[in-house]
Amino acid sequence: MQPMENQPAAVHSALPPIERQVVSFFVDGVRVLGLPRSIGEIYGLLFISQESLSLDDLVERLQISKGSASQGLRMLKNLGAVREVENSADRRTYYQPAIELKRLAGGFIREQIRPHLESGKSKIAQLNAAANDVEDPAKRQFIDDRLDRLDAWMRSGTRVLPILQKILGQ
Amino acid sequence: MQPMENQPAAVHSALPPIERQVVSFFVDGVRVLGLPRSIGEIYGLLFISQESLSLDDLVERLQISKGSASQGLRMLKNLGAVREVENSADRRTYYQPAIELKRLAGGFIREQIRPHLESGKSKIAQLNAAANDVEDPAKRQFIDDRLDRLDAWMRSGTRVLPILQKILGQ
DNA sequence: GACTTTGTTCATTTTTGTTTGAACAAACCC
DNA sequence: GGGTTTGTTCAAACAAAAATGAACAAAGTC
Repeated sequence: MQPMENQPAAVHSALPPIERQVVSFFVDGVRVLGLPRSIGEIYGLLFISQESLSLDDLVERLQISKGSASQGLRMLKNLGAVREVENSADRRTYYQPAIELKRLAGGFIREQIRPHLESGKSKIAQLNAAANDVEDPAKRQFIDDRLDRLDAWMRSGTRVLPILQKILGQ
Repeated sequence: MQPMENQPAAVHSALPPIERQVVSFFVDGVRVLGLPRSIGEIYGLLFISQESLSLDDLVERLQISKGSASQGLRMLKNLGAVREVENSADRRTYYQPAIELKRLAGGFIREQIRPHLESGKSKIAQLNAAANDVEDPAKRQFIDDRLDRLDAWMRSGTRVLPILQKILGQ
């Protein structure tokens, strides 16, 4: 048997059960949205923590690297899902979660959905240009029909976003 | 110089430009939805093809494996995004794309979104049970608040789906 | 009933995306 | 100015997801 080592202050401090379950809830949630696991872990822990947490708190409690925490927090800030809190007693930055669904959905739509809709529209424009080179009139007709349909899809998508935000903002 | 080989019928037949661009459009599209690239390739080629295509057609034109084509078609069938067409002259199965946005959105919501909302609700139920073990009344209060909020999010999500489908079905 | 065609399954390989951690920068402190 | 604390960046390691293709099953053909 090995001699007992003196323990360096809770190296493995596991997250308490509630916290663990909420984190896992958000990890699953963000996967559906196509975001990395660490985003769910960080947001989840902030969501269920009464006090704001610093980057170091997140690293320690979630057992993730500083790199992940830093990148994750940046993305969450860009999404408007967390906000920074200055703490006069301490030069660390502390973070709080945005908890209004409206805000979260708005950020996601702005950062993740709108850019794709935009680039989709410009690709359709390119396609319409390329369709001019099609010789066979029947094929040309068919392609134009399909491109029109794509365009209608995009317009539906654009139309639906503000309505979505409105409904989620209640 | 090598003797000329007799060419085995278009081994590398690249997709024509329009087809290529449409496929790439859908590859990007499905990535946003968190679906595999092959799904976008297959659906994209069907979408822009005037005739129905068989599994072998897809393998040959997209240069993907039979395995990918088979699995991709299965998922697309589950999503209601393609339908099978029997061809009397031939014992292969041929496929056509569903092109109404309503149908596509409906399938995606049913297969990909609803199941997650359901499992989310059941996880919240578990969390509410676990919250009973929290001793500290202030903490208990806080956790209950947050769980209530999660529940409200889920209800908003459930509420928004039929409205989404309605708007996209126009 | 042997042979061919069509399509599926699933263990392995490949690709893609995420996390890590060491190096660095910035700001503060004494 | 040297030392410390806080946070960022990015190349490399790693993990997760997707694609491949060989083996197989089912059904048809002669």
